[in-house]
Amino acid sequence: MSDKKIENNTKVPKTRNFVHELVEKDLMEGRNDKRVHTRFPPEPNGYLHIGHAKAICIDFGTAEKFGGKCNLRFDDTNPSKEETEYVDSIKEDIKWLGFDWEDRIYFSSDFFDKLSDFAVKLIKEKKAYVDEQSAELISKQKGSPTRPGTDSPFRNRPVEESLDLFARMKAGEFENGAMVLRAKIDMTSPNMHLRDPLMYRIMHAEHHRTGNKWCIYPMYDYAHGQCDYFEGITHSLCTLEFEVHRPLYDWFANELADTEYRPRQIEFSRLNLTYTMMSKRNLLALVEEGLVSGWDDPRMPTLSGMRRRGFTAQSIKNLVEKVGVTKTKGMTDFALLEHAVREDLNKKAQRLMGVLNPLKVIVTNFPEDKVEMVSAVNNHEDESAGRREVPFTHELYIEKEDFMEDAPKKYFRLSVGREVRFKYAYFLTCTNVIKDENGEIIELHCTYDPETKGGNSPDGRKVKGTIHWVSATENVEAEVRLYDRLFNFEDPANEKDKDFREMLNPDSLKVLPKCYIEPFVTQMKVLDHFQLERMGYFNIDKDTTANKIVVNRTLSLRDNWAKKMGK
RNA sequence: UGUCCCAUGGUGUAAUUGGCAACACGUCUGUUUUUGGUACAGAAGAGUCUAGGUUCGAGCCCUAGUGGGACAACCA
Repeated sequence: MSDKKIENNTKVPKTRNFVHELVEKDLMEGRNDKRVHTRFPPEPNGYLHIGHAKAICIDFGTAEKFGGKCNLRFDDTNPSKEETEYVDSIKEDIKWLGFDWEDRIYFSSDFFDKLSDFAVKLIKEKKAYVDEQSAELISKQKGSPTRPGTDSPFRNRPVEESLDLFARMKAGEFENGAMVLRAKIDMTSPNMHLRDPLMYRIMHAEHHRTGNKWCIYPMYDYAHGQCDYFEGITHSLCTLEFEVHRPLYDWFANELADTEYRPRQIEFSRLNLTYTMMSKRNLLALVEEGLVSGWDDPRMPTLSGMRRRGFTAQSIKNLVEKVGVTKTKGMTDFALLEHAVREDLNKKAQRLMGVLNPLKVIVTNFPEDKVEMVSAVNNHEDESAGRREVPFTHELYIEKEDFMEDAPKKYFRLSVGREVRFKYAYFLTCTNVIKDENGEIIELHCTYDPETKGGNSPDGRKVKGTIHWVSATENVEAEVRLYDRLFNFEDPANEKDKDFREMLNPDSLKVLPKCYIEPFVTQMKVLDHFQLERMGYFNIDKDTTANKIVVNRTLSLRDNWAKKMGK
């Protein structure tokens, strides 16, 4: 009753995309008993990256939208590249993103027997044959996209022969590459994938799940669609490069099906991010060559890297939502991701004060042995986060860049003779600059106004600037790691004549070994997010030990001042 | 000498065929501010790749062209 009213009066912008429209149409037409069942099918040969996150959101999200289910399926048909380590990391990353496959976890290898049986059926129907030619010859006979292929001499061999050879392939009688099983379709098709595609190859290799049980393994085109079928998938969502595979997908499905049910492949465009390289091959090389510290290096576009860096699962999901689902190839600005992260963290992050590039300040009129606690707000965006106490002492640290000797009048920070607010504490005025023999500033002398405790003056006096600070005696030392883009090129994958190693940004990691953070930071656990006021969002790195805190800067705050100065 | 896919501000997307195009990011102004953050207010920026066609009317439909992309792994 009132529900309808709400529906009519509130404009809830439905997030609809072309995939949803196609699914809706299928539902209206009553296809597949009006079921919606999707799957996320990673190959366990690497860590998931932000591009996979898009697919995960679309696969699980589409199912959720239509009250359906989404399976997790490991597409493990090539034992030479796949490992259990990857299976584990993939599961962890999907969970972290907040999706749940419940008990529906599958492996293509679960279906090896069924796949093999179905292959035998196709042989018997004269729709598949064993080809004993070399890979080179087969490839040559396939022709080119503009020239038709020619038939293999084995194409029309007797069924019995193929049956026998396939059985012996399976039994391990032949060496790798000795022969393959091919589907008999059309060597002159304008679609290369229909020119008698390979279904099985011989590969004597240990599989991470089936061990040495098999020495023939199904190819992607043969395995994928059939696994979709076995799992009851209705909508097989994948990226654009599989578009040309769809006729083959449908061909196999029609051969296998004995009911009206048909899975359907729908393709969408991948996610590309500026200054980011998404190819698994190159990511693997970065890891193996030690160009980064591992798959979870905070500069990596992997989900584990981004998680370690401090990006939140919510922000990644929000990014995917903002980017949308289309078939147009695009390049998403990294700034959109940054915005999503800041938007999320701004609401959630505990505020702390910390100094990255310390400059000592002596408060000459503050007692040397006194520790005065001042009250600070934990999160201005969240009243319920409460307040905490921060120690103020005779010696403090401020940020080097918060002091300037000959400051322009638009500079709102500390300078000789100027008064600024030390956030949550007092107004301080700089009286003296102490330099070493090289003229380097090593220390500032300031006086504080005891009347301004908390950061306001009873006489209504205003100050233009507010800066953060940390006690030089009551603090926690930390190593802070600052990150910048890993690549210097906006679209590294598109620089065909450059090796990706040449495109690496030499300044992508900057380590500040000695930073000072207020004592409250000790309450933070690994991966906990916080904001160092004015300096950005940070989290605790897993390299943290009992006697050394290591902190990552996830992202700086937006900085209009720096922008202005940069001009 | 092929088949298929795509084409809307800088970027990513939106627009039951019918009010010379909306939103987000980014950019720029201003207001507020104990973060030069946030929030708020506002501005600039496209006439929808091109040419035809259908229509009273086209970003949406049709045709051709142009540009970009995918396809010739015993990878997925």
